[in-house]
Amino acid sequence: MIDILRRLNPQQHEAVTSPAGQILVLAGPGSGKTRVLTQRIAYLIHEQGIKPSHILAVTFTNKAAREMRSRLERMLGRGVEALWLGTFHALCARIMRREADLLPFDSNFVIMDADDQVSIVKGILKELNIDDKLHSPNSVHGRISNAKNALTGPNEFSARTYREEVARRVYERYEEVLRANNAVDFDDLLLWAVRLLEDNPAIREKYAKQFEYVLIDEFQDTNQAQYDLLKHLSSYHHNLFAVGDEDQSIYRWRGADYRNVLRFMSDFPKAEKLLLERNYRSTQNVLDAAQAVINQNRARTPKKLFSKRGSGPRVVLYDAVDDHAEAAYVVEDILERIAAGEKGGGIAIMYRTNAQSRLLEEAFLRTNLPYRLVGAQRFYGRREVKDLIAFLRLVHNPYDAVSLNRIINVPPRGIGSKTLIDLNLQAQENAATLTDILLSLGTQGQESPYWEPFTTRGASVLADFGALLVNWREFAESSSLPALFDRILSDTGYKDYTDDGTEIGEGRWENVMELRRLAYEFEERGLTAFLENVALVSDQDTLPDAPEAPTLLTLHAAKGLEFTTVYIVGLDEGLLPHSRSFEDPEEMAEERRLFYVGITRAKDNLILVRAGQRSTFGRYEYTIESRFLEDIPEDLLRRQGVRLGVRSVNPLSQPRWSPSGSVLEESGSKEPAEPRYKAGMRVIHDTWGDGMVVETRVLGSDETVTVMFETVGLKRLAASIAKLEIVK
DNA sequence: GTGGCCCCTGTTTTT
DNA sequence: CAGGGGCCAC
Repeated sequence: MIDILRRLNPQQHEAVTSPAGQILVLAGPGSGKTRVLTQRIAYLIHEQGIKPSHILAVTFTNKAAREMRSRLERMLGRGVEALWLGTFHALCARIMRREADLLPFDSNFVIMDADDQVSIVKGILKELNIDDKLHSPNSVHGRISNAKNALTGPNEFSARTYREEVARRVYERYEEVLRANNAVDFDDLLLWAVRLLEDNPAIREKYAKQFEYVLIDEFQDTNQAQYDLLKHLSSYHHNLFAVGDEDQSIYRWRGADYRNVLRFMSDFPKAEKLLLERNYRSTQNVLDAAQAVINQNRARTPKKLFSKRGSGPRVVLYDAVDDHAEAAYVVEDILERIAAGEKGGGIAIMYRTNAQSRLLEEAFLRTNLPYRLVGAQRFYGRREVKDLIAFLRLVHNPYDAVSLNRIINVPPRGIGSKTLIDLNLQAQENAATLTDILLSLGTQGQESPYWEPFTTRGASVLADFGALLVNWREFAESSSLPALFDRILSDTGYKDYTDDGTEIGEGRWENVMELRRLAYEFEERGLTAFLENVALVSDQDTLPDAPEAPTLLTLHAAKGLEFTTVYIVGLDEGLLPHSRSFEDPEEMAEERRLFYVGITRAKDNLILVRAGQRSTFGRYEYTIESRFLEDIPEDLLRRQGVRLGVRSVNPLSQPRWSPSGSVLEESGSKEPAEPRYKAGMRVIHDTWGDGMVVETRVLGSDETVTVMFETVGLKRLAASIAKLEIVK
């Protein structure tokens, strides 16, 4: 085994070897915080003789947990299976399955994914006769989720407005539905774990006694429930080691509160605070740019990032004509880098929204350059994948009505809306669940008390499906997961259903086969583990360890990673910062942190890219340069690309794709226009309604008008295209 | 009961 | 532009 403390700088060394107690390590990007965490665990086990089973370490992603475990095993030269290491959600699920006796569900509960959660809310809105236009399922669910993360139950839910009252009523019912389905949602994993520990002192003590040392990574992104969990789990030995960086807190919308970092110090007055400022990752230019961006935020612990890697190349700022040119530029630039010997695997392209990946993917496909897209959603969100998972979930937990509803008529087996209404009616009249009726029909057929009320046809199709379910459940008792998977495929004729011979159909079937491969991986661990894994995978978890090809990922997914070359695209107002953050300074500060996280992923090269116009909803609109770019000192930058003034032609008729922006020659020759608008003027736009002119500029033969609209915020328009009516 | 067509709406981020 | 829901014809 290698020397654990080798190659640590004095600050890192101090953190790794800190004595027992509460330690807060504030670590800038690239300062080796994951390393500190890993080595501290190794130190505790090897030097302090702590049993691995007495250590609890919480990471942000499953992937981070996996990597940490294998690194530890390499360092210590032995397995550390007993070490409690994983994400909050995975650890909570583990504790809850063990202690299910004390909870209002069985130990084989299912975990509802985001889609399931919203569709449950949607169903409840319908049931309660609430207009889902006024109260969108998404926003109602968001309120419920926020409440849960703040440990607020439906009874304590404040309902001062009608909107909140609606949310409260849905919340109440939502909980009933989950219980009836023997299900929990993501937030429940945390919520019920906290309740379990709070309501059962003996259980709390059991775990708190076990965990002599508790360690947590990415502490700035913990929410109330997670914070409480940490306090409970460390309430006996009081050894809590937290590592984090306020500047990298990017999950506020999920209830995370970077002020937990401050709370830590006030809750544990004897806590020791350590700072890691030496950056081992980036060049000084990258760090200076990052620093310039983040310094605009208040309420943070000032840190001075420094690097000994030299200043490095300047940050490139590329101004593309439009979003197609943006993607084309990025891919061409990457081709050049690769031709010059750079490794594709060290390159990443980051963006604010997933939708932005599409044009980039298309550009990659055109050049035949391979790429990697990070995103679990891409696979697990597929209809065919969700279908198969629903079958498996139903076998695992037949009371999972969400899954049942999903696949009761998939592939079509004659159970249409009429039969479903009858089925629901029967369930209601007999105070039974749909599953009870199906299983009864499936085992007893015509002898079943439920046979009579249905039409003959209805009863028989339901009985057939019930019989399938019964058989699968029996089969699952004695057979392996892959066998069950194949049995379901053949019993349902799923291949014929998905694979219609078209390319798309084949793609769908390939996805099914990919899931099947995954099922094989879980042959030993079984169905429960498989489903839990499927429910808890994150986007980051899908990132290959050593990708050969450039990686496309969201800024959120980039947290904790590093690349030689980083492109951040879409540096336009409305995208980064996202328009949803315009009204709330807290949200704006978070957008800034998100940008900061992106910048600090870069080791050597940072390329910032924006597009002068961009299609949203299929329509082209002019964009305004991101406000964050103004914060980066000019002497760190190298500006490239085409500054698009304004063209007097319809942007829709422009060529879509052009190599490095040779398009723009056409302005200039026409005579300048007279300005018609001026700042302060009130105007009306066909689509966006009332607005006020903020700025106007004459460029070439046209005039660019920047207008603040009441409905959609800032827009930049070409006067010749947008019909702006002036209000006196 | 199913499948196809048309209209509408809506884009953050994800454990 | 695209995915979902509603409506209509078989």
